[in-house]
Formats: sequence, structure tokens, C-alpha cells
Amino acid sequence: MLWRVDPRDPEPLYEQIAGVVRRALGEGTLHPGDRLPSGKDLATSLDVNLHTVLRAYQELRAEGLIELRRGRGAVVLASGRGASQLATMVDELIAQAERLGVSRGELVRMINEEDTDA
Amino acid sequence: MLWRVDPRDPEPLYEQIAGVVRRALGEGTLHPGDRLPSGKDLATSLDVNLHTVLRAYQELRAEGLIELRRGRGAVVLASGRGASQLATMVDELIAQAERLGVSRGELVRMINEEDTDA
DNA sequence: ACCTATTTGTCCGTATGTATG
DNA sequence: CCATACATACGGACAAATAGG
Repeated sequence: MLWRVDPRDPEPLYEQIAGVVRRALGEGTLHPGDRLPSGKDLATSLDVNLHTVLRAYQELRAEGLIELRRGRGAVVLASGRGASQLATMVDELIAQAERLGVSRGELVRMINEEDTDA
Repeated sequence: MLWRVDPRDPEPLYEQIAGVVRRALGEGTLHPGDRLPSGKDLATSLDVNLHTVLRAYQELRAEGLIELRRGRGAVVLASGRGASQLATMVDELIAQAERLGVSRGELVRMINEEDTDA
């Protein structure tokens, strides 16, 4: 994997690494079931610390993009799982909005007005 | 704060620390606006590493229980689940949707098609 | 069943950077 | 300018789960 990170970039290294993986997923370079490099291997190849890679992997796991287990490594999850997570998040959002007396129309307006360019 | 953690407990130290704070919130020992001890202070008093405390704090932040900022420390947020938390949920939903390549239009459609039972 | 290597998980320590007050 | 406090990154050590011989 010819991935790169830049220590001078203000963006944290672990975010850069997570970003590289996300991009590979988006571009179709990585597919569900594919195994990511071991933390040690990727750390060596990127010339960063093992912990920095593992932190990136754990972030990707929190996002539901990969599975991460001891002794086994990191495996790309099926995109369908991500979609179901999205549905769960939508459910929770609607439930919370209803508790607060916020209508769906207002919810939709919040979504359309949010500026999330990050 | 007479908090304790047990190194022999199989539960990770940072989870124990997060648990102590959660419990204090539930019992009403901590109130919105209260400031948590600095990472350094709590680490010293618990006899654990600074990172271990900060990791616990970051987990609590991810749960929306506290605010955590450089130079300022950790402050308990309004537990009443206010409108600001709804905005946070919207942000996270949009972020997740973008990662999955789901447009806002599709997001809106998901919301409008969801049943109201819950 | 055993042993070993691999791989992530946790924790510690240190150093440096950045935002806040 | 200076002290405080969290953020990132490095490194090392050991534990625990997994896979393979």
C-alpha cells in the first residue's frame, strides 16, 4: 500500500491515516472482507509509531467501517452494516426530537441548514 | 473527591474512571457546570497515569456528558439532553452519512419514511 | 493438547505542541 | 509573558485473544 502521511500537516497523523483508509474505501481500492495491514507493518511503512496507527484503526472501528480484534487484525466491514447503523442513528434522532417536541419538518430543516464542511 | 480505582479489576482503568464520573452524575454528586479535576490532579490522586484519566474524559465527552477543552479542563454538561445535543446528533448523523456516501436528500427521505411508532 | 508467533489492548513514561486564562 | 490543561506522538512493557504448526 503506497500510503503517505505528512508530519508537518496540522491534521493529526492518526486522522491522516484514518482518512487514507476512508478514501481507499470510497475509491473502491478496499473492499468488504479485505484485511488492513497490521499496525506494526503500517507503522513501519509510514514511519510512525504503532500506537498512532492503532488509534486510527480504533477510530475507524468506532465509525463502523472496520472490525478490529486482537490477534486477528483489521477487516473491512460490509457497507450494508454501515447503512443499518445509519438507520439506527436516524431512529435515535427522531426519538430524541420527539421527546423534545421537535417536528420532523424542523429536523429536516436542521439537516439542510447544517454546515458540515470539515 | 474520594474516588477509587482497582488495578486488579479486569475492567480497564479508564473505564473505571469514566464509570465513577457517570455514577457521580447519576447520584447527583456532580451537577451541570461543575468542573472535573484536572487530568494531572486526578491522575495523582488515583495513582494512575495522566493519559489514563484523559482517555476516560475523552470517552465521557464522546458520550456527550462533559465538555473538554485545552487549557480549560472538563466541565459537566447539562444532562437534560437539550436542543444542543440534538444538534450534535444531527452533526454526527450527517458526518456518518457523508462517510457512507449518503446524500442529505437521502437522509431526509429516510427521516420522512420512518414510522412514528417507537 | 501444546507451543509459538502475531496482533491488538492497556498502561506507563516522556516530550512537545496548542488553546485558555 | 506565563502558568495551566488538554492533544498528539513517541517509546517501552506486558497482557490477552487469535491463528497456525
